[in-house]
Amino acid sequence: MEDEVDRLLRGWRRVLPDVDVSPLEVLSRISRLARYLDRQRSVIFARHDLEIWSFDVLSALRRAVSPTNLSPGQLMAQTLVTSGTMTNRLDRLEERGLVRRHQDPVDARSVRVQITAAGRKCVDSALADLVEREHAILASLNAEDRHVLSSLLRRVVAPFDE
Amino acid sequence: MEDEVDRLLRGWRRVLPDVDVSPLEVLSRISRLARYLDRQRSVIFARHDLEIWSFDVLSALRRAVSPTNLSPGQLMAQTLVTSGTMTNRLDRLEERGLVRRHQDPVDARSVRVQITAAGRKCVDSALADLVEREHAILASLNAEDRHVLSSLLRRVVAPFDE
DNA sequence: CCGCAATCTCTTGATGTCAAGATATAATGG
DNA sequence: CCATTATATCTTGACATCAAGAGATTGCGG
Repeated sequence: MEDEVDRLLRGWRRVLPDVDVSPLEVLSRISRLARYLDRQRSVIFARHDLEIWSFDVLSALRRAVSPTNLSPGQLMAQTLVTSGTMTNRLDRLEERGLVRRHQDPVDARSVRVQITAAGRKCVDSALADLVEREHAILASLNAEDRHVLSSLLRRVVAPFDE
Repeated sequence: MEDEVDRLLRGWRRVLPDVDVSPLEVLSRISRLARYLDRQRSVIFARHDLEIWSFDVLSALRRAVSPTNLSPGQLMAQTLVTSGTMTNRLDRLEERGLVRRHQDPVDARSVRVQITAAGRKCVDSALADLVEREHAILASLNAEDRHVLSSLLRRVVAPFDE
């Protein structure tokens, strides 16, 4: 079976035969697959009135150990966005009543973001829908394939996660 | 070794133990890695005065069989963007003298986009730099690991590529 | 040969994101 | 105790992207 990346590599090897493009064998597939996954997620989340970015924020809050223990800065670190972006996201989520901002009791510079009951309900149903769809995407791989795949990916990702 | 996705899954399993989040084991790593790769590419391409999107367009043209045989529509299909985006991209690349637009000789609705000598030089040096960096990113995997990884990825991606 | 749907590119308006800077508070060192 | 540096969030301006639609051309069916 041949995919777009096979065609892409054949193209490069024809016009630039001296360049070793083999890393693209792995990394172009990663990028392309991520793009397709984003599209799938957009469709799934739209059914719950969420965007990818709102799910990202709500799910980080949902997983937090303490229900009111995440600051905008911690959310920035987890979601890999800048401060301006996070301010904008929290403004919109707060307007919709999915999160609330409180003053931090010990540091007046900081803020505590809390997910509301409505936010929990929203993100929980979206997650259930998401994993069901993603399970289907991996249907062609058996349990061992999936384990091998995730282990190899972990080794590549880990250095970036520090 | 533990990465961010391991922590993420532990979080979900604590707050929602009834949901089978195992697909995220693979697919969250894909998405996170793609994000890191985009950042790496931004840095690499900046050294050649390119953005990720300009590299995408120029490399599609560079790999094209005939040097003047790609239309904006074909570029849209290869780069997965909309028509408005491609118009904008081609405008900017044309301003910088990296591509040229010609009328299609047989279809007056259509346009032929041609990469210039400057565009070729630019994209060729950026590619060499890119694959060198990406080779380093995969350094922890031996040849067989990389082959296993790319084969598994191909099986997951292929359905999306049709 | 003609009308109408399909195709191709470009335009428009809205949006999410980032980089850089502003503002306010905390912590550190003399 | 004060000055300096670091931290945390928000503001601003610019930009790439998309969705929807406009304008022009092609080609198919009658």
